Amino acid sequence: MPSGDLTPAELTLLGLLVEKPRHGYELDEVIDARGMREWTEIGFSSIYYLLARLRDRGLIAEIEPTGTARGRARRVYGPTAEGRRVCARSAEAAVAELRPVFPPLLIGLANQPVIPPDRLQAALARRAAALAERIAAIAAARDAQPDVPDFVHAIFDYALNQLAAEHQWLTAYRTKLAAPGTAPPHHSPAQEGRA
Amino acid sequence: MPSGDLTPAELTLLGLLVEKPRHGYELDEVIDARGMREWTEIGFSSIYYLLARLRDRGLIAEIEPTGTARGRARRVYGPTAEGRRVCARSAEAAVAELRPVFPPLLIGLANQPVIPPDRLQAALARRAAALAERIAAIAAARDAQPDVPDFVHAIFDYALNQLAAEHQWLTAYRTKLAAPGTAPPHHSPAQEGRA
DNA sequence: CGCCGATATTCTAGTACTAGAATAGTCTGG
DNA sequence: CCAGACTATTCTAGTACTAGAATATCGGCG
Repeated sequence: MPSGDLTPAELTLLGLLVEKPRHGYELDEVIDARGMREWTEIGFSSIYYLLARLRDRGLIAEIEPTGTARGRARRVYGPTAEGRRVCARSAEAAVAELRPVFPPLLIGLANQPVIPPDRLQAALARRAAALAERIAAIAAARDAQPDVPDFVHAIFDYALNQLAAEHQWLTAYRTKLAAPGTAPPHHSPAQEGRA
Repeated sequence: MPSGDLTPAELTLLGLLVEKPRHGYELDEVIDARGMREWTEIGFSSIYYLLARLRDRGLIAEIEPTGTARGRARRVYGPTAEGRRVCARSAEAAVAELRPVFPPLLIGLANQPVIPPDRLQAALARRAAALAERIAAIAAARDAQPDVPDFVHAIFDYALNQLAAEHQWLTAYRTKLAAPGTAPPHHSPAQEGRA
């Protein structure tokens, strides 16, 4: 990780702080409230860790706690001038940069021959079902977002688009596998390395 | 990582070894030769590390080096019976399991307001260009694969499908952003946390 | 022989991340 | 004024992964 660049997780938090200064716990709540767990890999346990890193890099700074805290005192962070600059630059780069696609599905597909054909069919069927379910869930979530800026819909739309495309591909592939002449090869257990 | 499950990287290597026993260096070559860097995250420096892990878990075992090696002696690994079982089970799971989609693009999109509108447009344009280029490259790679089993094409087709869908979405989104009434909000620098 | 280039593996020293437990303060009810 | 619930942060002890340098071995060539 070149030190000049932000990881996706760092950019997410920094962006949230540019929007409005917040404290760690609150970040976790916002991430949940906006359904961001769908497009973000941030777990609760990393938030403070990431915050510390951003702070050490001088991209965010602690702000004097305003008003009375309920419960333990909070550390409220806001972006520094440098933080704002880096956030804008990184967001721009994230939008432009293309990354390889490697979902586990591809790895599974690459290992088709070791899966008994009927089990492969079943697994693909389960995937299709999960996909349909998820598409419905995201579509619902998109319309249920109450107080988020409009452009957030674009994110849901993107996810929906990718999922829908996968569903199409899956359907076509399942049909192809089911076709008579096209039985895929299947490796039955053969020789093995000495234990 | 629950110890019963393989990471995508581990599954990839294990699958290659189930196909045919190989040594570390050879794995690297095969991954390259098949264009697997597109759908795999395995760097050269992790191969021996992963191999050691698989070996320690009893999924692969060293096989007596056959014939004469050129250069330093090789350690050739093949799958154990357990390894074959786990490979099949994991491949099946990988095919069925749906994972959240979170490419950096989404994070960038979530931070749209901090990007000056003209730069956002430019970044999206660069993405579109990169996408077109990549689609062409993968299409070419798919047809250029010489000695790989047929089902490998399915993998390229999947990648192509996702990329094409993204391209469509991108085009639509760019048009929408360019439309007159739809100027996105843009946060200009405001107050900042104390340095 | 002694060195080079190719092949192949191992080692060193990190970075990034994570789960979950521990801690700390503040508020409420009894 | 103390027990417990709630809010919030920090600490501990790991796992997974990576880059790149170091090492080992063989064959060939001058």
